[in-house]
This record gives sequence, structure tokens and C-alpha cells, in this order.
Amino acid sequence: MAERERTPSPPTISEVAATAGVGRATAARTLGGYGYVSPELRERVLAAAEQLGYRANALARSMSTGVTHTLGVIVADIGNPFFAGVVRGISDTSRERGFDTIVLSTHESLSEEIAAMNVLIDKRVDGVIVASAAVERADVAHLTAAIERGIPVVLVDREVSHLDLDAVVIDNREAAREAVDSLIRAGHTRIGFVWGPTTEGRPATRRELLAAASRNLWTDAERLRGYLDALDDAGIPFDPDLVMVGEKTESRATDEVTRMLALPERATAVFCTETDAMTGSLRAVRAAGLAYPADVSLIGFDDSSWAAVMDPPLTMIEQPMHELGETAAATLLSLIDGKATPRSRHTLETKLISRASVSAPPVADR
Amino acid sequence: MAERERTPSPPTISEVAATAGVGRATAARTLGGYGYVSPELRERVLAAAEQLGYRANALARSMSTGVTHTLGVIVADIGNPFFAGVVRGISDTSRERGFDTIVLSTHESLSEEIAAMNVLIDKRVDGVIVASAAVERADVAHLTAAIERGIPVVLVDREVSHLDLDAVVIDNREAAREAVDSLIRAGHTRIGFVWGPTTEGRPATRRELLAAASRNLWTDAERLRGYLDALDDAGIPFDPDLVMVGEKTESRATDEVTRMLALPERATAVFCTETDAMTGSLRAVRAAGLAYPADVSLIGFDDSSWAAVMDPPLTMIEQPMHELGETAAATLLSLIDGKATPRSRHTLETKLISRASVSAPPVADR
DNA sequence: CTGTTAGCGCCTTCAA
DNA sequence: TTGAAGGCGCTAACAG
Repeated sequence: MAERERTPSPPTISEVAATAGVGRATAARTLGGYGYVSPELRERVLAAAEQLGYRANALARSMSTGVTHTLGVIVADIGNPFFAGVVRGISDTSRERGFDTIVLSTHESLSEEIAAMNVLIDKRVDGVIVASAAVERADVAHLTAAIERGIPVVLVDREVSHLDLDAVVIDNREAAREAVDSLIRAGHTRIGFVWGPTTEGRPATRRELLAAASRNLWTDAERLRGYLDALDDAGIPFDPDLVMVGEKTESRATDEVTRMLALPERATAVFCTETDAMTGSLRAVRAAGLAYPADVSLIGFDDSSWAAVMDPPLTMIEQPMHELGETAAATLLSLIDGKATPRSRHTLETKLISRASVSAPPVADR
Repeated sequence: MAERERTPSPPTISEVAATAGVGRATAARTLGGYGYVSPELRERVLAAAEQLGYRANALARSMSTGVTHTLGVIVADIGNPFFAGVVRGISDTSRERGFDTIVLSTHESLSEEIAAMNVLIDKRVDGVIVASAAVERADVAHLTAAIERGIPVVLVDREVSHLDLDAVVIDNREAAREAVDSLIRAGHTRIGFVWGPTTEGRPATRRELLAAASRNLWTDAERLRGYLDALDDAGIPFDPDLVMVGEKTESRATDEVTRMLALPERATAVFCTETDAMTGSLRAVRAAGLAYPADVSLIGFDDSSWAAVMDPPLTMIEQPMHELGETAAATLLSLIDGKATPRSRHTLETKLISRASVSAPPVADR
């Protein structure tokens, strides 16, 4: 029961070998689980290890084998439930295969993403999964650098244009198109889009809008394109006043939707591309003294148990967060195994969960 | 532009030294940022490193220095928004100080927690932060083992009885007491508790209930105690029928609340200790054709933007998730720095956010 | 089957 | 100030 503060230098394989009375290599072989060892010595070694409380030093092992059994994960924000779900998927499937995960948050900053990649390179991870904030062609040096060093990289959630990497994503554009289309089929023509690009001024033309979008996150741009697709398919003219611009915050969404609801020809439906965009919109609807779906129809991205218990319950697009992570990890792992996989581009299914936040527009506005 | 698949053996410090025409040690000194090096040679080395794209091998460095600049984090589920928030806090503050984190999910299983700790020990992390599922005295061997090996451990979110470790928690008991008390002050005496212990049968007595609770998660037990405290303070008799037992799932919560709402003397308020307990309860209230707060008052744990946009908005207890993480990381870091800190027990503040889901009980039930 | 011997890449005395 | 040499703990040929 002595509580001595002995310098806790953990037992090494040599000590185990010594107390077992065998050579280093023999101990290493049985403890490392490779090579042949006679049952006798094996027993002795195991006993000694047990007695000493031996645990292999993974660092030393990695030094000589060159593999760390560790995956790097780079996301914008591990605190965001979406990424948390993805990371959980990555973590679960890699753990199953004996890989651990070190995850870094970039706060959506490219420079932090680059720093994160360097950390992972330095730590010699066996591969990395990244939801990259890179959009410009010049933004991808850190990704190609990793690959040149022999570290496989797979993209998750976000593709990076003109970069031929394995990617696991959803079809944001189609998911958005489908959602907006369902609004159109319900009779809406004045459909708000929240949130849009983070420009300062309001893009006057469709071309400007698209240009602005392409300077933003890939997912956001895709969702905007899907919105426009649906409008086009239905021959509904695009109205710049119906797309939110500016900071992507809940309160900004509230302001913008409030504005859209006050337009001469007001919005009768709102499509939200993110959770906080939806809660912000909801606040605007309430503040305007309107009710959904009677006055305004609503569809949002990223289903949650909350959305289902709203009154009325919200129609939402469900993303397979966990599966995105699982698939990304599985892809990366097979890359690490040296499987000669051609570049893959997994597009996972989303699901439009119809509940009760969509109805026909009010008669007065039709 | 050759896409050669050269074996990407990264440049070592020796190569840098060679191409700079200096000794290994000199290169190591300038690249490692220690010891004296003349400006001249320093320049040469830096240039060579730059040219070769040199990056220090953190494994090798850790091998010889004995530190990894890596923190281990063990939580039940990184996909859970609460833990995701905590991890984000840990990650942010440790990153600031040059530490990375490797996080492991245990799925609330003690054996996975033990395995996780072993992984971290093997990887020689400098310290670990754990939200432990340990409850029995016999469950803490892996925690003490880490400490004996010289790896500092700090608990977050959950204390572990009879184990003298630094801990960063909230006062679950007081938070619960306060919430339930506010219900009582609104006039309620029939207050449901969701969720309770995962026993099979329904504890008949208060003693049995407490015993069952103490076999469960620390946080859950504390919240239950707080509930009982509030009842005691007000002289309201405890009724076993008003506490949920069984699996902690949303649907189970719905079933149990449905039951409580159908009691001869039905519940007129429900206190929920977790997000899914709240959404499950909400479903039960709706299904019973009741409205809140008119028919049933509601208070829940873990505020979110959804809770604020419910109609009516929900009164919730807010936990400082990010700050829990920050504080835990800061505490661990100072332990690692060898600061002679006496055992600390940080209890962070929660906040009862009063919104509109609490009112007086309906007259008929008073 | 077992033990000896080199490294892995870096840090760290210790002379020079 | 600089360079040579040894060691961190483990794996991996290599003889024996």
C-alpha cells in the first residue's frame, strides 16, 4: 500500500526478457505475436509480462514498423452534431479494425486545416479523412502534400473541385432540388433560400449569385444549385430577394427571413440548409405572427429528434452521418491496406422525411 | 509533373544535415529549437530543411523525449452533442497549448473504457481526461493503473466515488433540485422523473430506488437525488409510480410518461434529465391529447437552439459543455506541467433558463 | 526454435 | 559553437 512516487518508468521488453530468463527477441516475438516460440518459453514470457504489468510501447513499435495504426480526422468543428456523428462513424469502424483516431477541428479556417494536416503528418498517421474547406485550386497543396508523402487521404462530406481523391459525400444538389421541388409541387413559387453565400452585397443576378456561391463551401454551393435546378425545372424565375446573404448565424437567418416575409410578394415557403438556419427561420415566422404550414411552408436539412416533436413536426432531409463516417473509414482503411482501389466516389442516400411543415400556400398569396 | 510513386520516405534530420553540410547535432539543434547554433549554420540548415520539405518525426522525438504532446480523451459517445461539446472545449484549449487529442468512445461500456485506457497508455499520451462509467469500487483499476504509471488523469462530467482525482463537473444534484423546486413553487406535487434507474422491476421504496440509482451513472444518480431533495424540502411524499425505470430510450420515456399521465392521480409536471427524455415526454404529452404547460409542465436538461423555438419554448437547464472541456484540459495541462496542484474539484455553474413550459397545474388536478 | 545484431529518427551528454 | 556517439523500446534480418 506504499504510495511511493517512484518514477514510473514502464517495464520494457528487455526487462520482461530478463525476468523470464530468455533473450530479448524471444520475448519480443511472443509479446509481439509474430515468429515462432516454444510453448514453454512462451509461458514464461507471458507470466513475466503479466507480473511486471508490461504494455508494449506503441511509439517504439511504430518507429520500427513505420505504421501507427492511427487515423487522422480533420473537420470544421467536432462540436457540431453533424461532424460529431460522422466522427462517431469513423471512430466506430476504425476502432473495430484496431485503428485509433486523432481528430482536429479547423473552425472552418484553411490555415488551421493546413496546420492540422502538418500535425498529422508529423505524427505519422496512416491516413487521413478530411472535410476540407478548400475551394480554390490553390487551396489544396496540403492535401497533395500528404499524398505525395504516401499518406492516403479521403474526403468526407465535401468534395474538392479538380482534385482526384476518394470521396464520401451525399448528393447535396439533388437533395436540395428534391426538397424545393416538393415545395413547388405543393403550389409554392415564392420560396426563400436560407442560408446562401456569405457575400456582403446582394447578388443582383443569377450569375453573380453562382459566382459568390462557388467561393463558399462546396456543400452550400451545391445546395444552392439544387434550389436553382428546381426553380428552373418548374420555370419559376429566380428572385435575388429570396436568398439570404451574409453571415451564417441563426440571428442573421431570422433577420433575412423576416425580410422575405415582408416583401410585397412575400415568401410562402422557406428552404433551410442547416439546423440553425431552420431555428432562425422559425423565429422569424413566429415574430411575423405567422404559422406554419398554413402561412409558410418549411423544409430543413439534418433531421433530429427535435424536428420530429415540433408542433407541427418538421419536414426534414436526413443525412446518414454515421454511415458517411463508416464509409469514409472503410475506404481509407482499404487504401491503407494497399488495395488497388481506383478512385471511388461514394454518394450516400439522403431521405426527405415528410412530416407536416409543408402545405399549399395561403389562398391570398397564390 | 512526374507522378512517380517513389517510396515516399520522408527526409530525416541526417539528410538535412548532409545537404546543409553540417553535423547531425547542429541540424537537430536548429530544427529542434534548442542549444546554440551560429547564425550562419542556422541559415544553411533552415534552407536545406525548407528545400527538402523536412518535417520532424514526432514519433522519434517522443521516443527520446518521453513526451507526446497528446492528450487522451475517453467518453461514452463522441456522437452525443453533449460530449461533442465537451470534446470541442478540450480540443480548443489543448490545441492552443500545442497538444493534440485522441478521443475514444466507450459506448458506456466499462470493458471498452478499460481497453481505451490501455490504448492510451500504449500510445504514451501525456495525460487523459475521462468521463468514466465506473461506479463500483472495483471498477477503477484502470484509472489508478494509469496514475501509477505517471499518467495524470482528470475526470470530467462524472465523478467516481471514493477516488481522489481532479474532477470537473456540474452540480447535478443541485441543478435538479432547483428545477424540481421551481415546479413545486408553481404548485405541482405530482412530478414525474424521466429518466430514472435502469432496473427491471419498479423500486417500491425510496431506499430501493436510491440503491438502484447508485448502481447507475453518477450523473443520473445525482439528478435523482436532487429530485428527492426538492420533494423532501417541500414535504411532498415520494411516489415510485412517478419515476421512470427501464431502458434509457426516447420510446421508453414516451411509454413511461404515458403511464404517468394515466395514473388516477396523474403527473402534472415532468422533469427530464436528458434530451431524448424530453423529446420522448413531449410525444407522450401530445399522444395523451394534452398541452404544455396548461396540462403538464415540463423542464429538461441540456438546452439547445431547438428548445428555444419550441412552441411554447421549453424551460431548460443549460450545461456549460465547452467550459467543462476547457477546464478539464486546463487542469490536466497544469498537472502535466508538474504544477503541484492539490486535488481540485471544479464545479461549474448550470443555468435554469426559464421559458414557457412551466405553469401552475390545472385546477382539476390541484 | 532462439539469441545476436542492426537499425528506425531524434535528443542529449561529452569532448573537441 | 560544433560534431561524434550512445540511447529511447521495439522490430527484423541473420546466424546458430
